[in-house]
Amino acid sequence: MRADARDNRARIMTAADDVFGRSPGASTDDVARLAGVGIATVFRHFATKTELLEAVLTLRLERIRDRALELAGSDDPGTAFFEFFTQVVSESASKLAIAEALTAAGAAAGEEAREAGRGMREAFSGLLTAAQKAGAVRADAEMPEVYALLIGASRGATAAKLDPETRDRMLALIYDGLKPRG
Amino acid sequence: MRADARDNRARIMTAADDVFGRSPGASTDDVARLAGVGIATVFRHFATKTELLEAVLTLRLERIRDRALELAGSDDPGTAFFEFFTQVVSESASKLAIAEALTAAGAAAGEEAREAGRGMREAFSGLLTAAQKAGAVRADAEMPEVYALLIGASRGATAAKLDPETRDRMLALIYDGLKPRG
DNA sequence: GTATAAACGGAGTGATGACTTCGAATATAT
DNA sequence: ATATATTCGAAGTCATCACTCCGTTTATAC
Repeated sequence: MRADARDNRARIMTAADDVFGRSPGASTDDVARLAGVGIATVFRHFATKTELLEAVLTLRLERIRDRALELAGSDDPGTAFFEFFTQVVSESASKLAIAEALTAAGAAAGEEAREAGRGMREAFSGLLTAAQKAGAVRADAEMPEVYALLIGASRGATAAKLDPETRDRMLALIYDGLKPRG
Repeated sequence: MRADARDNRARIMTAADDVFGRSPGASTDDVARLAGVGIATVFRHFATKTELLEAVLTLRLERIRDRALELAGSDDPGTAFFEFFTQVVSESASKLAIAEALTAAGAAAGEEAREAGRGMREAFSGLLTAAQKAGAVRADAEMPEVYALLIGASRGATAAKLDPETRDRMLALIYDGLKPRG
């Protein structure tokens, strides 16, 4: 692959991440314009708009998964779990599309993105069970509902455009529900 | 207003509520077809698609507000609060779809819908303070974060397509965080 | 430096969907 | 029953967007 082609591909990905992050309904032309390339170039690298969206989504999911895996090495599983949770939520609040990305991952996404979503959930599940073994999270909370909480908190924070203080107060309420009964 | 016109208007509203509740991206033609009227009739009653969406959204918000006001009369404020919360979350799927359609249509909610939303929030706030006075909800939880939880739970349940059991388990976690510390 | 294969951009194309127009149909007043 | 004012629906218009074609440019191998 020629050097300029690789450059352009990277620029398109970055632009798409930015544009679709701001408004999911944006057009392919918008992406091309921001990337500073012609529209044909976008379609040469990504055969369809869906393919482009999937590539961006996959990248985001993998980034989140990597952070989870990184935190999994921590020697304080409780802190690791809550820190990850908080980080995902606050990132989604600033970057409007992350919540939608999470949804799309579970729902009708292509194989690549679905795989990335699976990896992310697995990493999160690992954090959860470790935190439970350490006694930081109640043992009767299971993955499906805890994951639902994560998505819900993310989407809620984004949709309601919460300021950081309110967001933290909301998270504090959620965490109190997740901690073992005193 | 002629009788057939009023009839059609009602049929269009019902059809729109149904169609947009199912898929936010639906076209005006879809609505007309389900309502059994021509497309021009839809536009005669609602000048733009946005206007139609707003009418439907407003109706839904008012219905929720009425439910809250109804429960406000209860002599068990704690139960009333949690029952309302649960009900909103389980019914949220279609309401959110409509709200999403509205934002997708470009226009943020217009004055009418915004007013309905305000009324709904006020009614919810009343339920909350009553439940707190009755000792069923911790006193240090304030409206913004509790409302954020409501939105988050709704959006999360919808986005993750939770089955009822998981949804209830998620709500149980949230409610544990909202109850006074044991 | 030149050849050539690869990549580029911008002007199309076709489909879709919001909205309009206008002649046909129908409810109500007389 | 008839007049007429109002409503109806099907066939348009126009803008937008995903995607393609093709002549031009540019990186790299020799």
